[in-house]
Amino acid sequence: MNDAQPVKKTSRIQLRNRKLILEAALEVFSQHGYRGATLDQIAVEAGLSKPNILYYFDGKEDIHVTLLNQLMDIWLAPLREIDPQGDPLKEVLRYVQRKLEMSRDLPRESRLFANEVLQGAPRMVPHLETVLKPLVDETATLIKRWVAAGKLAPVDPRHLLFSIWATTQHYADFDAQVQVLMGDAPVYEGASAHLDRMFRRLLAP
Amino acid sequence: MNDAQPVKKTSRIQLRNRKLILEAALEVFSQHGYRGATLDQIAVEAGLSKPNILYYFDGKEDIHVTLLNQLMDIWLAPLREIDPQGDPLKEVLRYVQRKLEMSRDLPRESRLFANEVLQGAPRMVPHLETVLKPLVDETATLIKRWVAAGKLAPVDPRHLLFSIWATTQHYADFDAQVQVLMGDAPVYEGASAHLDRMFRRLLAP
Amino acid sequence: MNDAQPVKKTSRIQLRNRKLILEAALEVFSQHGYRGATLDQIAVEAGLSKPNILYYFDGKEDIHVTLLNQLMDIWLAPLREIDPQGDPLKEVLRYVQRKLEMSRDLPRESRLFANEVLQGAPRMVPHLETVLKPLVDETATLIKRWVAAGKLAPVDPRHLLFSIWATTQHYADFDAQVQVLMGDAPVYEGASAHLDRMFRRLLAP
Amino acid sequence: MNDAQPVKKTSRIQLRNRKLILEAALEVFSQHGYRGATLDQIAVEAGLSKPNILYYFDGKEDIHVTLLNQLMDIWLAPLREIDPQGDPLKEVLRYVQRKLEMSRDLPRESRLFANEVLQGAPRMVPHLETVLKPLVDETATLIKRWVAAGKLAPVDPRHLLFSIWATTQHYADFDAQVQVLMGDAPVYEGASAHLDRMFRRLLAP
DNA sequence: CATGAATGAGACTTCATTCAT
DNA sequence: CATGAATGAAGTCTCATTCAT
Repeated sequence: MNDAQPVKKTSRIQLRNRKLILEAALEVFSQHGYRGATLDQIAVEAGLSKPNILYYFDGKEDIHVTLLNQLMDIWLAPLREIDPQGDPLKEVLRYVQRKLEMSRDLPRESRLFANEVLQGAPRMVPHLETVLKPLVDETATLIKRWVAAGKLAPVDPRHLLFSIWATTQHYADFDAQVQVLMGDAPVYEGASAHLDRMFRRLLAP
Repeated sequence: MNDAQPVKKTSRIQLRNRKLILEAALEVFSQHGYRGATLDQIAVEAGLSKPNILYYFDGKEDIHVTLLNQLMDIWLAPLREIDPQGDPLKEVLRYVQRKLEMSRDLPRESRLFANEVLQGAPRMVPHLETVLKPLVDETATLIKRWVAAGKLAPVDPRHLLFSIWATTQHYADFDAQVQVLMGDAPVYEGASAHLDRMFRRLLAP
Repeated sequence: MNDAQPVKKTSRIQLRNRKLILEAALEVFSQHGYRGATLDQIAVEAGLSKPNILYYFDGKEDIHVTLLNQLMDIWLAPLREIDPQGDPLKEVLRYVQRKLEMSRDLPRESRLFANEVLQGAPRMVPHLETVLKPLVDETATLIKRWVAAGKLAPVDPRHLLFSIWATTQHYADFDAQVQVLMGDAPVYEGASAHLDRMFRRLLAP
Repeated sequence: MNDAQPVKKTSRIQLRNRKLILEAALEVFSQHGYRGATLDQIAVEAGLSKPNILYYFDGKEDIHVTLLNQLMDIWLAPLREIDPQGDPLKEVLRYVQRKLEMSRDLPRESRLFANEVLQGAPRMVPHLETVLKPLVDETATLIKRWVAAGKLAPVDPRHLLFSIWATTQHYADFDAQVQVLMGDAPVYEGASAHLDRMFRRLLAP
C-alpha cells in the first residue's frame, strides 16, 4: 500500500536524544556489561523515560550494537592514521601514544569493547571480520615491508599489534587493579615513558 | 557479616560436590560474566539441582567470591616463584613464559578475572589490597634492586608487570578477536617468541 | 457519557479519512480480534499517523463500535429484503443465497461480527436488542404465518435463521479449516448447491 | 554430560496443578481469545502464582497449544464413533445430536476452537492437516459409499459435515446472540428437534 | 544430602493515549 | 488537519532464593 519508505527525518530532537541515550548507554554498558546493564539505568542516566528510550531504539540490543559499531570507527582511527610514507619507528611509536591517550580519555569505550570481546564478541564477529581484519591485514603488510627494508627490527606484525593494544588498553580495562597497585602515583606519565621505551627497544633496527 | 561459621563436616561427597560446582561456575561465569550467568546454568553444568547448589554455597555471590579467591592463589603462583637469587633476566623471562602458558591452559580463569576487574572488581578490591599489593610491592622492590645492581636495564617495575600481564593475558581474554585476526595460524608459538624478544630487548642491561 | 457532541464540520477530507480508517480497522480487527489489533497496525494500513487516527475517533473502542454498528446495517440488509408478498420458499432460499454471497464477498465483516459475538458481544448487546431482535421477531412472525398458511413445512423460525446464519457464515468464519479440508477444490459452488438442497428439502411444504 | 533425559516424574501435584492451569486457561482463553487473555487472569483463576504457572508451562503459547491439542481429541471423538456398519441415517443423526450435546456441555471448548480458527488457526494448521483431514477424508469416503448404496440421499459429504458443525456449534459460539433472540425460551430442546428434522429431510433417501 | 515446588523482585517490551506544536 | 515526541499501565518472562519434605 504505502511503498514510500518512512525516511525518518532525524530532527534536532531526534539527534539530541539519540546522543543522550548512547552516551548514557556507554556509561552503563561499559560499567556493568551487556547483561548487567538495565534499560532502567540507561533511562535514568539519560534523563528519559524507559518507553521513550524504546521510541528511539528497537531494544536493548539495538542500543548496544549501535554503540559498538560507532565505537569501532573511533577505535580504529589511530590505526588508519599510520602514514606509510612516514618514518617507520616514529609512526609506530606515535600509534602507541595515541592508543594510550585513548585509553586515558575514552576508558569507557575501551571497557565496552573489552566486555564484548571477552564474552566471545557475539554481536561483533561480523564487524571484526569485515572492518577490523582488512585493516589489520593491510597494516601487517606495511610493517612487514618496513621490516624487510631494514627500517624496523624483525617482528611479527600481528603480535606487535596485540602487544600494543594489550599494554595500552590495560590501563583502562584493568583500571581497578591499577588503582590498587599504583595508589596515588600518577599513572599515565609513567606508562607513556615505559611503553615508549619498550616498543622503541623492540623495534629500533 | 555472619561470623557464626556453620562448621560443616566436610565429608568426601561435600568436597566432591563443592569442586563440581566451582568447576561448573568457572565455566559459566567466565563465559557470561557474573550477571549473565544463572544458577540454572551452573546447576545443569554441575549435574546437581539448584537447591543443592545452595546447600553448598550461600548464594550466587558466594560461589563467585570463592572462585575468585581460589583463583588468585593459582594466578599469583608464578609471581611467587620468581627467585631473588636467580639470574634476573632469566627469571623475568621465565615469568613471562609461565604467564603465557597459563593464558593458554587456563583461559577461563583469565577471563573470569578480567571480567571482574573490568567491572571495577567490586568483589575483589579487599583481596587485591591484602594479597596482591604486598606481593607486587615486594616484587617491585626486588626488580628495583636488580636494576640498581645493573642486572636489568632501567625499568619501572609496576609498569613492567602491567605489560607482562596485559600481553600474556591478552591471548586468553581477547581470544575472540585473536581468532578472527590469526585465522588458522598457530598463535602461542608466535606469541612466545615475540614476547620473549620484546621483554629481552627491554630488560637486557 | 460525553453528550456535548463536538459538532465536527465533516469536510471532504474528514469523510475520506474516516472511511480510510474504518476500512483499515476492518482489515485489522477481523484478522486479529479486538485485543489482538493495535492502533499502529490500523494507522499503517490506513496510511495515517496514529495521533491522526485519534483525531477522527475517540479511541480504539470507538473505532470498533462504529465499525460494528455500520456492519449491522449491511449485515441485516438481506433479511430486510425478504418480501412478505413473495413466494415463501423462493424468498427464503434467495435469502440463503444472499447470505452465502455475503460470506464469500465480505468475509472480513463476517469474522469481525463472529469475533465480537464469540466473546460475549460486550460492545454489541444493546445494538442487538434494539436493532436485531425486533427485525428477527418480525421475520419470525412472517415465517410462522407462511407455515400456518401451508406455504412452508413446519419449522421453528428462529432455529431456521440460526441454521441459515451458521451454515452460510461458516465458510467465512472457519475459512482456515475449510481450506485445509477442501484443498484446491472450489468451495462456494458446492456450498451453494448443498445449502439450496438442504433448505429446500427442509422447507418445501 | 548428563545424557539421562530428565524424565519429569509427573507427580501427584504436577498432575493436579497442570489440570488446574489448563482448566483455568480454558475458561480465560475461550472468553477473551488468545491475545485478550492474560497470564494474570489464568493465575488468579487457577489459584496459583504467575511464576508458578510458568513453572509448569513454557509460556502462554505453550498453555494454549496444549489446550488445543487436548481439545481436538475430545472434539473429534463423536466423528470417530460413527459406525460404518450401522444404519447410515441413524448414524449421522446420532452424530448431529452428539455434537449438539457437546455444544451444550462444552461451550468453552467450542469457543476456544472457534477463536483459533477464526484467526486463521495459526497454531493449529499442522494439527488440522495431520489429524483432522485424514479423519474427514475417511468419513467422506464412508458417506459417499452410503450414498452410492442408496442408503442416503445424494449429498456432498464435506459440505454436509460443515453444515453439521456450523449448526451445532452455533449454539455455543454465538450464544450471546442466541440469548438475546431466544430470551428465556429453552434453546437446546428446540434446536435438537429442528436439527434432527433438517438433517433427516436432507438425508432420507 | 537432595530436590520438587513455589515466589517476589525485577527485566524487557508493547500499546493506547496524551502533549505540544 | 497533522504528527513527532513522550509516557503510564500492563503484559510476558527470568531468576535468585525459600519452603517443605
